Amino acid sequence: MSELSRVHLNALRAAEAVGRTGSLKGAATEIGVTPGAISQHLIGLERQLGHRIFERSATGMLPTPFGEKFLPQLTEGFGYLDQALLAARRRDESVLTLSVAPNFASKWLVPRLAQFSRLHSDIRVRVEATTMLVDLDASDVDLAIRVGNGDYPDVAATFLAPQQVFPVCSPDHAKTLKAPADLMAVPILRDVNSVIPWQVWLDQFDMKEEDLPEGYTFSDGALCLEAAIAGQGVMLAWQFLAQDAIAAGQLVAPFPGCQPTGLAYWLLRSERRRPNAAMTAFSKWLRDEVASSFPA
Amino acid sequence: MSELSRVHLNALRAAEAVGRTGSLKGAATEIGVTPGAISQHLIGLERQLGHRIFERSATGMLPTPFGEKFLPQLTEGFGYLDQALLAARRRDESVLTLSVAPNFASKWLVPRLAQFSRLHSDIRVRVEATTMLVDLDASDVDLAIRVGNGDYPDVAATFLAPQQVFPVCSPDHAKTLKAPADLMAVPILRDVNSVIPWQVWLDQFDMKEEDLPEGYTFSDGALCLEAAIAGQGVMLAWQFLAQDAIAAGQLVAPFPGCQPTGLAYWLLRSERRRPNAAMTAFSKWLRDEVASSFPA
DNA sequence: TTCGCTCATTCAGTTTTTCTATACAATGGG
DNA sequence: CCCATTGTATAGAAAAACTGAATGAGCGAA
Repeated sequence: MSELSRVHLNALRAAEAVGRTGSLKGAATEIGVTPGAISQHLIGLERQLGHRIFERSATGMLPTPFGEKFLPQLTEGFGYLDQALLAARRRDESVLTLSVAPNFASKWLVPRLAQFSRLHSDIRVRVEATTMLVDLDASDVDLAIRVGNGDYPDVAATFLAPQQVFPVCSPDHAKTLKAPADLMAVPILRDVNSVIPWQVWLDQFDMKEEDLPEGYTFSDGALCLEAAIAGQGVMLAWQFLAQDAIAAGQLVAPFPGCQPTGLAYWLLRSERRRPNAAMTAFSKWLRDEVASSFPA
Repeated sequence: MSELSRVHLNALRAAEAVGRTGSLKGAATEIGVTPGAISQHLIGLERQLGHRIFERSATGMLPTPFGEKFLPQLTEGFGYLDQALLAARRRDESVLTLSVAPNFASKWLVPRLAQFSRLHSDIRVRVEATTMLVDLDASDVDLAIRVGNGDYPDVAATFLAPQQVFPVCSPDHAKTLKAPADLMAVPILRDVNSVIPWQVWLDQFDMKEEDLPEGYTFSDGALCLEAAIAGQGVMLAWQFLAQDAIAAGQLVAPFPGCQPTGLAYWLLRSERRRPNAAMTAFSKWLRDEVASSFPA
């Protein structure tokens, strides 16, 4: 591709458009600049090539014999590029790509997706479970669900629900837990990677995290949850993680009330892309689902 | 070609080069910029397309599934453009294109070209006889021969000979011309388009152009020459125009001595193009030919 | 593991390119 | 003959591209 370095690509494009439309004005309109700009490109290109490409006349630009051979090749080449871009732009509207945290996906979203698919059988959903928030502009993710403080620059964020935490354990364990102070007597399940320390919940009872007993430590909230279900201790859970296990009777929340963490769940989409039908449908379904899960 | 307006062509080229070389550094080297520049192009392009094209790793850039489909099309498209430029650049080295004034061509150059062709039978010469000096960078003219003061910006100019003027007439007429004052008694042939007035030659004899007799007026020096040969008067000729007619005995210069016009003949070529073998051969032949025509 | 290496990315500042706006020149049709 | 249209020239403004240095992330060897 060495030859390409010797000319300006935009000048090639200008020449191609002039050749096809037959005039500077036509090319200028197509490319979206003034005829003067096209003229300059053309003159520069002819100088760099050492060939006249067009014969000038008052009625328009007529290709020289050299131009006759040169221009069709440009048209061919730019045609390929245009096709490539066309294909790239044509997203598959029937596929909705979601980016969510792995635990949110497995413990809350995926069990409910079947219902969404019943309502919208034409939309194929693809879930990308990743820890990091992807770049909604650069990736092909349509929507993301994330926990945060709502400060997402250049992203359209819709509030879903406040994040709240509360202890959960197996029904057996719950029998021994009448008051928060009883936590001192049971194994505590800890998630080392959690951003929410027990202290957030303990504060309301003037308790200290250091005073809590030992217990198992896991690298992941889902593992904590499994341990809690298995009756191995008490974990600090949040609503989306524990909701289904509680509904199924596998877990109970021994103490009433939830503690807000100050963070919230947000539905995110690119500010620069217009939502398509699938995105709109999912947004609506999700908000309804959240609302019925956690009535205000 | 509407899609092409939505992205930067240079970014496409950067992506193509990265896809082919597998790394920013490789692409940067090929295009001749820093890796940082390529990186920025790539990020911008991915944002504009809404697709990741490459998976980043410490070892290099690996195309995503989307990139796998996208990049080959770019390579194809740019390949066409590169081919077009390659063909454009490959001038036909066996053809030497000269741009000269029509009279210089017909009266001096063309009669001598046969000799050049005998010496260089592999070089096909094409003579473009035009009045205007063409743009040596933009046209496919290899060499030009022009009269001027040597001030040719951005052009490599080689001095050939000073331009000199002198009266010529048929041998019959010459018999009546013993001294410059005798001009007052013969018809004067004038070239209305000539840039060299009679006055230039008359000055040395303190004569005035207005005092010269009437005679025929022509729109071209070659027509004057024909009239002079036909014995219709005296014309103010210059060496390249009259040389062959004088050598053939058709014309004579009744007065000894030539008058410099202040201008000269120059061999011109583009400063930006390296001369090829044909150009070099012609330059040498031309200078020899001029030297033997007008020994210093 | 820790160091050193190679990558890619980011950022601010600068250079280069590109574009616009305007005036001008040439041409051909009404 | 005039007028509309088209290409060209130029200067200044806007946008893009590029650099160079700092940063961070992954990999392999000591």
